[in-house]
Amino acid sequence: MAMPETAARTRIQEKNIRVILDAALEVFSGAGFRGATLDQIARAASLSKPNLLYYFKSKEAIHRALLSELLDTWLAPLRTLDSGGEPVDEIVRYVMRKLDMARELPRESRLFANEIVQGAPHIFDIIEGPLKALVDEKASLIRKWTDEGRIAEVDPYHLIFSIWATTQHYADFDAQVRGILRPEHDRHFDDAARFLTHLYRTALTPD
Amino acid sequence: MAMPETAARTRIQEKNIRVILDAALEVFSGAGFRGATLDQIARAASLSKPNLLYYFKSKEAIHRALLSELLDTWLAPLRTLDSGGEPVDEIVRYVMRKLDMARELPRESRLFANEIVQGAPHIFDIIEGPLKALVDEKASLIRKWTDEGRIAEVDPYHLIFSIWATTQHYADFDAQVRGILRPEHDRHFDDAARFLTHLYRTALTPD
DNA sequence: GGAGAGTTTGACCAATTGGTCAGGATCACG
DNA sequence: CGTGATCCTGACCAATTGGTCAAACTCTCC
Repeated sequence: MAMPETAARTRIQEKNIRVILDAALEVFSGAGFRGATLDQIARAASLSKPNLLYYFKSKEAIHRALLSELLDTWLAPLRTLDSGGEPVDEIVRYVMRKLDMARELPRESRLFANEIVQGAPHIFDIIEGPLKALVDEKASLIRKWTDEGRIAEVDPYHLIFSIWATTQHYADFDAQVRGILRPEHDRHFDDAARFLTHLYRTALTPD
Repeated sequence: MAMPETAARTRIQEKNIRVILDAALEVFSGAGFRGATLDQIARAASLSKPNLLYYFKSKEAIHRALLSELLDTWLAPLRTLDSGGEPVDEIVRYVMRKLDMARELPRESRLFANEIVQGAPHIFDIIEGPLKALVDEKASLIRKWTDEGRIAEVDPYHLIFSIWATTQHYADFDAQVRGILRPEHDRHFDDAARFLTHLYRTALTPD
């Protein structure tokens, strides 16, 4: 009845699990957990609903698998923030990487946005745990840079929040951005890159 | 059967409509349109479900009434951006007003955030219409300031987007902010104000 | 204090939703 | 090529959901 939990995966399992998670990303990111239905996911995956439930035992299980599959990808840019190199350049490079992700993985961004806006019911433990640990670590690094006078004196936590906010905005609030910047809707990522580079470079360069 | 559409409102209508919209704000902002149920709203309003539908003829009607009631409040700060006064101060003041709103009206912020993240299905016409018009107007004002050399050369649209993003972040992604800044969770708005003041003041002050 | 407007409710309904199940189809492999 | 494991489906189910309706209750105002 249910999929066997043996170690190795069949070719068919490999393919269908991938198809299901991609369909789930499409649907969950556009409607949130509660707004998404198994029928929608099944249709997007071109599978029958009972067949979905053969691979994942519940809607929650699909959601959980999706989030945990994407978490590493999503946090990778922050992990690469490194103590080597010029601090201002390092931070601006991080901003650019995050902006690239908003352009290339908007569904992933909206998946997390939906989850957090609604109180992060399924991932609050991740936020309080591994995410907080990672942010604490990088905040210390930034604090060291401010203490050494290599970047302007700013609160490292709020710096990180502002970078998340400004970059993910282009994925999460895409509908609003497009509604306002109607005509040339593809160059606007370049304009955003220029603006954010100026914003952070001038604000972080020590006097 | 349905509430009479006479011009004047009864004392009872006045009160119950207010109670319903407040309950709806609570529920919609926490769960999004699709995630919210009439039962939840009815419970939050301490009314029976059929009684809700006596005052509003559908779930959509409640949502619509709520959005249109809140729209003016929500856009008020941008409207006050004025050509009088020192440009940098004027923009920083706008940032502070938006940050105050994120602190004092987080439910309203999340209501719009939920709506936009999911593609703005109910308000896309407002975004393309009145909102775009207002933003275009204020973008012209900012452009004038950059042309006159009174603030640094930045793209006015992306400046506005970044202000929305950084300030609303504290309401919309509150769950994440709280998860990461665990201990002193009330002073963090002051820290945010200090950070954002520095960010925009240094980035906008002309060389 | 009574009549008509305005308000509230319990019972009900059809559609949707997440999930189950028995059995049939298909695949891998000796 | 057959047999056991894997894969897939139609039929079904209970719970939830948005919404209706007739009847009862309550308020207002003459």
